Amino acid sequence: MGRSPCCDEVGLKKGPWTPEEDKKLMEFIHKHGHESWRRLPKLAGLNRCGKSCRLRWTNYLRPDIKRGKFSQEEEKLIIDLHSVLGNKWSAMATRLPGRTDNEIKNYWNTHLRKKLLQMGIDPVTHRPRTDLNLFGGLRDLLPAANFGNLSHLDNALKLQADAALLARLQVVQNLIQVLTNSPTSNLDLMGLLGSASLGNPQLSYFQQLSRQYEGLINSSLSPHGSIQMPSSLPNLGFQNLLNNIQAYSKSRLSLDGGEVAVQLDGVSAYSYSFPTSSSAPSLVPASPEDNHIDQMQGHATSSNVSSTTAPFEPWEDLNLDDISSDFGWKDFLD
DNA sequence: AATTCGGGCAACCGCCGCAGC
DNA sequence: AGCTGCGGCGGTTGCCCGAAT
Repeated sequence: MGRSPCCDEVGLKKGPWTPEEDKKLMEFIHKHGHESWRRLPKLAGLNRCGKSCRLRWTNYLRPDIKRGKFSQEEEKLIIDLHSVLGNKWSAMATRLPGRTDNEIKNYWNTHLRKKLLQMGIDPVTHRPRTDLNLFGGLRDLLPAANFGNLSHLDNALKLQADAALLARLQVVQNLIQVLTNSPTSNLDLMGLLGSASLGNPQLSYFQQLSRQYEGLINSSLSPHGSIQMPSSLPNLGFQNLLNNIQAYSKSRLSLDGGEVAVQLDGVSAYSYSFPTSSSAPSLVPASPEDNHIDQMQGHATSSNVSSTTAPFEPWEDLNLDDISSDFGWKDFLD
């Protein structure tokens, strides 16, 4: 079945090329070109298979190959191209003069892939990671706040509070990511959003998920029960949650229209109307007299203009100092 | 100074698509 | 239509070298 591999011939050399072999190959190609890689090795006096010669030429000896580190521009271009083309290294190479597909592939696998992972971006989908392994980092982070590891109680308390806050931020971030990036996940988001209320019993899975995370955080922070947690969430964090719910619901409902209402503490905070795919969604504050809702409405209204299509960037403007919202964590989770 | 370990990268391998017969 | 030859592609391997122990 099929043909035999070109390198099946016994006695052909493999492995790294010597300077002498390089010289022979270059001289031959400069004189005669490379019409037939199959015949080239014999004609050039090389004990290699044609494939090996071609690879050596295209990946190393070609005169137009650029050497040295990838520039920031090249790096960005590779990431952009990868988000569109996927692992089409040769197609990417045509857009990067002087770079070979092999070089780009290696650079992606050894540098860029890791870089994206460290930034919390899935290198395959180029979207924020939704897998719960993100919480693995939490396990490493939180034990540092344990009393036993520190001599100064004040520092320990501060660290622990910071860790708790960080932990909450990560929980919210991941919930947002689940909401915004997993339309095919176990979460019945269509049902969730279609039911037009965040205080709806259909949120049970969401709540269950949240409790699991809270349990993880509590057990990580204190082996003897739950700790005193700050009662507020960063305002921008929650505002971003709203933005993303809005953007997500818009993307899911814009085709046939619909309405999404958001309730806080049992009080209707917002409703988003998407009558048709062509008309712009409207944002209506349900209880403008409420202070924290007023505050959030300001953010949400401004973002409403910009929240058009995915991908979302929920944390790009997160300000850790802005912890002014009196929206309760427990209320959010429960 | 010797050894181990891990990252980076060149090269290989296997498969695919296309063209010619 | 099926076979063969070939170039090309993407995944993987394994060597080399520098850092860490």
